[in-house]
Amino acid sequence: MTASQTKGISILLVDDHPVVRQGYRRVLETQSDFDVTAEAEDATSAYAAFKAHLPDVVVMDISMPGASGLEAIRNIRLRAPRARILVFSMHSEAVLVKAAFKSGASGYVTKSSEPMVLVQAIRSVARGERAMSDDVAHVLALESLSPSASVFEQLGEREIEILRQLAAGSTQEQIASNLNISMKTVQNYQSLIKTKTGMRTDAQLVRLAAEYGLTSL
Amino acid sequence: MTASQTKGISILLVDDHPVVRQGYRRVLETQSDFDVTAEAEDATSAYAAFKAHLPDVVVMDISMPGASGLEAIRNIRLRAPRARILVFSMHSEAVLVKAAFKSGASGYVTKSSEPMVLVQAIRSVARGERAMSDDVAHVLALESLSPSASVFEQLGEREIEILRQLAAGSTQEQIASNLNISMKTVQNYQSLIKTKTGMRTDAQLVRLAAEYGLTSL
DNA sequence: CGGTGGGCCGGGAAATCTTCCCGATCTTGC
DNA sequence: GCAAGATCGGGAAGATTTCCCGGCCCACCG
Repeated sequence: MTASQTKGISILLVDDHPVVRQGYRRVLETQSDFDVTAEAEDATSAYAAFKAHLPDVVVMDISMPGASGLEAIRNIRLRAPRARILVFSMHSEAVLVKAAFKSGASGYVTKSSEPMVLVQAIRSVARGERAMSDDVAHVLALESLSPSASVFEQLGEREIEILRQLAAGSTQEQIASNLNISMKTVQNYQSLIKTKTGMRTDAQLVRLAAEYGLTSL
Repeated sequence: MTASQTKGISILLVDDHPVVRQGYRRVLETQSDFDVTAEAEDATSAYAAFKAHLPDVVVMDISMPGASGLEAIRNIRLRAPRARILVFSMHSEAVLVKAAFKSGASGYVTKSSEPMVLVQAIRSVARGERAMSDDVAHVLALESLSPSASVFEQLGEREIEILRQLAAGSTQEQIASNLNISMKTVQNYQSLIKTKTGMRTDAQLVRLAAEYGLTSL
C-alpha cells in the first residue's frame, strides 16, 4: 500500500516553521528517489498526516510548541509500529537523543549537519537501520562511557517535558492544559524534579534546563 | 559598487543551520529580482562576508551559538551605517525585538511566518523602510501600550539587584541575607518586579534577565 | 502465572510563598 | 516645607510547594 514498494522513498515532513520545511524539500528533492508527499506543522496534525499518506519515513523536528514531539513519535509508532521516524533537531544533548530513540525514533540528525547527512540518514532508516549524525553519535558515545550520569539521567520523560515547559516560562496552568493533566500533578512533578536535581528554586531549574539545551533562551 | 544599482536585490544569508539556509534560498530564489550572493554560518564570519560582498540586505538569525547575533548587527552597522539588516528569528519576545532594532536592524520576521512575508519584508528593507511580520508587530504594539514602556528602565536599583540575584538562582533567604533586609521585603520586591515587567513566573524573569545580560547563564 | 518495580496520575494537609493592601522612613528637588 | 519616589516591612487571603499517600498500568522476572 505504501509508495515504497516499487520505487522511491515517500516522506512526511513535520516542522512548525514553513521556511524550514522548504529547506527540507529543497534538499530532499535533489534526490530522484525521494518523494516528499506531505507536511505537518505540529505534533497533533503529524499523526493525521501520517495516517493519510503512510509515508516510508517521517522527518520530524521535536522541539515544537504545544504537545511534545516525543509524544507524536510514540503516537505514530503505537498505531504503526513499522513507521520509520527520523528526528531532525537543533539540539544534540544526550537526554534528548536518548528520549527520542526510546520513544521510537529510528534516527537522529542535528540541523547543523550537512544536508547530505540528512539524505543518507533517510536512506538508512528507510532500509530499517538506525542512523544519526556524527555529533549525535559523539554525544551518545561519551554518554555511554561516563558512569557519571547527567542530572537528567534520573528524570523520567514526563519530568523532562514538564521541566522544559517550566523553563520556557509556562505557568502551571498552561502546562496542565498542554499535557491534559491536573495542576496538582504538575506541582508534584515540579517538586519531584527539584529534589531529584538538587535545585531549590525555579530560577535554578531554568538555568539547568538552558545549560542542557532543553530550552533555547 | 554594489549589485543593486542596476537591477536586483543582493542578499547575504546568516544562519548556523545549513538546511535552514537552503530554505531561505529556496524561498528567495523564486523571486527573479533577488540574488543570494553569500552565506555565513556564524556571527563572526557574518561581517567578513558582508565586507566581501556588500549585499543590499542581510537576512540573519540572531539566535546563534557563540557571539550574539545582536553584536554582529552592531558590528556591521558600525562600519557600514547604510547596511540593511533583516532579523529572521524563532522568537518574538518584545525584549528581543526591541534589542534587535536598537542594535540597528531594519526589520524583524519570525520563522513561523509564511515565506512570502519574508520576501515582502526583504523588499521593504531594501527600499530603506522598516518591516516586520504581523506577530512581531502585535507584540511590539502591545508593549508600547502598556505603561511598562521599556520594561526595564523603570526598575529601581534595588529591584534590579534583587532581580539579578533571583535570576542567578539565589533563594529569597539568601537574597535577604545578602542585602540585609527581611525576606518579606524580598517577596514584596519580587512581586512588584513581576507586575512592572509583566512577567508571570520566576522562569520568565530569569529569561528576561538573561536577555538583558543581567545574568551570565 | 503472580509478584515486583517503575513510571504516571492525583488527593490531603501543613508549610511556605505570592499578591495586594497598608504605613513608615529617608532622600531628592522644587 | 512639601511632594515624589525609593526603600523597608506588616497583615491577610489566596496560591504554591512539599511530603505523604494510594491507585493505575506496564514491563520484567522467577
